[in-house]
Amino acid sequence: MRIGELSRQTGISSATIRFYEKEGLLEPTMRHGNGYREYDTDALKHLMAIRCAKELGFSLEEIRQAFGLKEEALDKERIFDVLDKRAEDINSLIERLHQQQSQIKELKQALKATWDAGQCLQADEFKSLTNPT
Amino acid sequence: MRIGELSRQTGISSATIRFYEKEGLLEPTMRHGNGYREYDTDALKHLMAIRCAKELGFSLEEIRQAFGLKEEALDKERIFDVLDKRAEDINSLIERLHQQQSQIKELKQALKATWDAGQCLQADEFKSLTNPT
DNA sequence: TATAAGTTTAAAGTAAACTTTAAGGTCAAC
DNA sequence: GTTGACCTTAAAGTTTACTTTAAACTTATA
Repeated sequence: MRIGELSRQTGISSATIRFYEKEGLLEPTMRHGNGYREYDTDALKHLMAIRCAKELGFSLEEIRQAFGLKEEALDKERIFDVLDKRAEDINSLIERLHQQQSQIKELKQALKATWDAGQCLQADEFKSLTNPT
Repeated sequence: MRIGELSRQTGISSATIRFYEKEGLLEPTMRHGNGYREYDTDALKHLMAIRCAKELGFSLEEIRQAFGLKEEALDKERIFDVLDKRAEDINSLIERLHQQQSQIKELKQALKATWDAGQCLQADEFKSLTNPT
């Protein structure tokens, strides 16, 4: 598919997709003779993963490091390093996401307790139960 | 405590705390005669709740609406909805990341087999490696 | 053939969330 | 009484992440 179709299917503007490419986050599968970008379904999934991570508050820099593109020499020794580093990055990302899940769960419980007690929610009650100081 | 102490205890700069105040996110408990801001432990907890929400990817505008100072409806249902959606998004990203981990593992094994057979790594094999779906 | 819809690039513009700068006032200690 | 660490404000500057603009090229349809 071309950039317009990819834009339609993801809800991300063509300009933004080109911007992501400039920032090293994703590349078209190929270029047509006329210079048009061509994308396959892998690129579509990749772009959706980027959007997902972005919605969760990750910066483009963090996303680029976790699953962006990189020009690397086709060097046997370095390829395993790249793979291992990617696996490591994904692990720390997963760990951070699990922490966020716990935080959300705790926030919900704190909220529910307040609600059930028929009280007015105070902002400081949000964190006081999850992070005693 | 004054702004410097609050800054030290939260790791948020005095300039940022003043910025948050200007944006309607938090206010000092009182002002001294000399104009200095004075904060109590409630303000400290409030600021930590703001930081917590920020780490979860909420914008200052969302935070201001949820527990800012300007009197807006503190809609608990809406906060629950937002938290639930975020938890869902995090789950789908975690799932995606686990798939990437499996793929990396498979690719490593496949590549090792290729190298053990004394073959050369082809460019497209590397591309699928650096561009996981 | 020309009109429209889609694509290309580089570059300028925008909004959010700070961060820094400038010019000064406060206050305990030496 | 001056040094230095603290505080004040307004305003300008910075970074991130786009968004818009401008000028031009491609291709299908009328």
